[in-house]
Parts: sequence; structure tokens; C-alpha cells
Amino acid sequence: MNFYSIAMTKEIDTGESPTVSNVMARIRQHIFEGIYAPGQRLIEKDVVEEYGIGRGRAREVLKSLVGEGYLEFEENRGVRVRRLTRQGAIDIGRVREVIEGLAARLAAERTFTDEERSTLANIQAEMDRATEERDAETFAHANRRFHDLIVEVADNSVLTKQLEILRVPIFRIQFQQSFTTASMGERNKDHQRITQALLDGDADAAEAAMRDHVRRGNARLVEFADRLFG
Amino acid sequence: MNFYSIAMTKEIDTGESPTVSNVMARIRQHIFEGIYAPGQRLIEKDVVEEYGIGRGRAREVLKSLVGEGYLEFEENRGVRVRRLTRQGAIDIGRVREVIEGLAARLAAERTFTDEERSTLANIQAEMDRATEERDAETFAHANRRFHDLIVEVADNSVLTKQLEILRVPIFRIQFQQSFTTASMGERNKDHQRITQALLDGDADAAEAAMRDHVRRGNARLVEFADRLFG
DNA sequence: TCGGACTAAATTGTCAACAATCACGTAGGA
DNA sequence: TCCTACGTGATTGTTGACAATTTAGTCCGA
Repeated sequence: MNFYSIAMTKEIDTGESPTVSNVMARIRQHIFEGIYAPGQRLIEKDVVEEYGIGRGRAREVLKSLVGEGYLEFEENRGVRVRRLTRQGAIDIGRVREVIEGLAARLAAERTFTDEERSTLANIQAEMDRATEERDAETFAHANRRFHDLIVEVADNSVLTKQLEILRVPIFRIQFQQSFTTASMGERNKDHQRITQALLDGDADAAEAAMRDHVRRGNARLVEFADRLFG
Repeated sequence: MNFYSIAMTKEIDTGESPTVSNVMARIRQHIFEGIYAPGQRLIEKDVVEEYGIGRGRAREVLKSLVGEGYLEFEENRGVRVRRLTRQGAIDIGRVREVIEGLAARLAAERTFTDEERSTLANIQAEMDRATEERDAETFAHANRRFHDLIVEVADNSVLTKQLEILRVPIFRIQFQQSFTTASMGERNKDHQRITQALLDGDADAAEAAMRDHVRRGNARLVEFADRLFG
């Protein structure tokens, strides 16, 4: 499962009313891509028109997304895309650290298939190359596939879902930040350590390396956000 | 914040329609207490009558709880209390292990107030006494307060919410199991280690001890559930 | 006895209309 | 100029009725 393709379900273009889960997936994707920005209100009327559903349905979809943590709700004022405070970012970061660490542990505990081994090696090689060539965009893309692969191999549905939600509010910031090549060398060293531990099947090392990696990322993230927003 | 008192909000008995969040809290509490058993369907009409709200509202409340993970939804068949598969219990257990571990770490990183220190010491003393006297009920109660205190001191809103949801589906099983005095000695030894690490402010030790403790609990839980359900 | 088709009740899905509330601009007076 | 009061449009809250679907029972024939 690749969480960057949450809403890659095909459009139903037959004039039929889209399913509730379909609409939810599309809104999630919009939030993820930043089409719906943090703090932006989602007006029921707009959702109704945009997705071609009734208002009752729209309200239920929005309430579900509130429950999942994508949206905030305020009485008589509807919903808006969840905003991130400085403290919230820190809180998320610490939880994300241990969850991503667990993903690495679980992945390392599993016996990799040959295909998984070569996929991992290929992604690592691509990141090495991108680091060498200071190609931030390629690195960012490979970075995503790297983390996704680990979560996929970890094969824990609870972890997958929680991590998806934890990643949403910081994804945009990470994206902007990723074009800073300054940290690329350090980040790739982390990746190499993680990759090695995974291929060795060393769960302790994999978890420790991943936690260090995420912790450093969190520190950069908070610093970056502070520079942006004061 | 004590997550066992989620729905302790007072009844509004004025004939007024209860607030949405109030109803949600009460349903959560019912699920937690097992009044709504896993797999049990929640019929919209019943919810409407039970809580005195309109059906539209009821549907939105239920959809929110689906989003939060308390309920499962199936098209044209409504919602039911989330069921737990064997694999699901294992997946939850592994995530819970690292989250509770993080709670212990965060708690240990904080400087305890005198009041917190004495509260912790009192709970530990109560558990020691209960273990000595093989008083399973007292032990179970103190055990809850112990884990709640740590989460509260950890003071991380993301952690608090995630842990609350993770605990729901296994709470009932833990409750039945808690009257088994067999593991009480072992469990209290774990608690002592955790308490000591917390009072020492040793974050590494606190996290490690808590993770070991939860991992052992998970193992007992799965074994217990297997005996129950085959 | 078994199984399939049919009916009726229960339940969920959908929609439209109306009420309540909020946001915002404007007019009037000190 | 400033501030309050008011009114209007925009938005959310709520309800009820009706449609679609599922569920459960019954009848009937092989």
C-alpha cells in the first residue's frame, strides 16, 4: 500500500453519484496535495457541487474526516483543514519517531523477498546518485518511496493508518523543505544505515537508525517552520 | 486527563437536545464499558431514541465514530462496534508497545512536581500491597491509574488520543484477564522498574521497561484470547 | 425435508425545505 | 471619527418524508 496514492481511485464519470468512500479519498488526496490548505474552510455547498453528492452525504463525509483527523470542526462554523501549531508539530514529531522506528523494526524482522531486497537496493542507489549530483527533486521522490516501502513491508495495518494521518499535516512543510540540499548528505547517511540494518535483518539497529533519522528530521522541521512563521 | 472518564460529562436533563460531542462521548463510554459489545450493530433508530437526537445528527455522530475507529461501517448495513481479529490484536499490540514506551520516556524527561512524585509513589505502594495480598481488583484499579498518570504526565495530545483508541478494543479482554492473579507478581515487578526509572528521570530505562512490560502483556493477551476463542 | 421465490417489516440512503446562526457591511448618533 | 445597532446574505443545523436495500419469515413445489 502506498499512502501517496490514497485517492487514486478512478473517476466515476457516468453521472452516477460517487460513493462516499470515493469522495473521502479524493478530499484526503486534496488535503495531502495542499489543494486544500491548512486552515481553509470547506463549505458544504462547494463540496456538494465539487463532488456531485447531496448535502446530507457531504456532511457525513466531512464528519468522518473530522474523526480521522484530517479536518477540524467548529459548531455552527463547519469544518476546515486541520491546522498545525508549533506544539502540535512537536507532539506529532515525537509520536512519528517511534512509529516510523517500529516500522523499520517490523520490516527488519520479516524475511525479505528477493524482489523486496532489490527494490530497496535500487532506491538506495538512486538516493546515493541523487545525493552525489545534488538532485533534490529525485532525492525527495526516492525518499518517499523508501519510507513507503518500509511501511509496506512492515505489514501492520494499524501502523500504516496512524502514520498516514501523522504525515498529513507536515507533508507540505517537508515538501518545501526538501528542496534544501543542505541536509541531503546527512539524510542519505541515515538512509544508508537503515538500509544496511534492514538487509542484515537487524531489527534493533533498524529501529534505532530510523528513530535517529526521524528525530533529526523533526528538529530541522521545527527550525524551518520557525523561520517561516516566526 | 483520564481516559476512563471520557463520557463523564453531566446529563443535560432539560429536554434540550444533547450536544453532538456529548452523545459521542457517551457512546464511546458505552463501547469502552462493553455495554455495546464488539460486533454489535448500532441501529440508527435506537441511537435516536436512546440519546434524544434527530436521525441526521445520529448518522453524523456514528460516521464520526467510524472515523475515530470505534465503529465499523458497511454500506446499506449501518455501523457496528469494531471487532477484533487475532491479527488485529497483534498489530495493535505492537503499536501500543512503542506508544506506551514513548509515554514513559516523555514522562521521565519531564521534571515531576512534588505532587506527581507522591501520587506515583502512592499508586506503586498500593500495587505492592495488592500484589502481596493477591487482591486482583485493587491491583487492576491501581494499574489503570498508573498507566493513566504516565500518559497524563507525558503531556502529548497526539499520543493521548492515539493510545485511547488503541486501548478500546482490548480493554474488555484485559479486564476479564485482570482477575487472573497468576501474572500479578511479574506485572508488579515491571511496574516497580518503571516507577524507579520515572523517579530517577532515566528516560531510556523508563521507555525500555515500559516496552518490555507492554510486550509481555500483549503475549498474555493473545494467549488468553486464543484460549477464549480458539 | 430442502430450497427457491415471494412478501412484509425493518433499516439505511437520499433529498428538499425550513430554521438558526454567523459574517459583514451600512447607517445613524454621540 | 468611532461605535453601536441593525439588516442582509451566506452558511450551517434540523427535520420529515420518501426511496432503496436488506432482513426475516412464509409459502409452495420438487
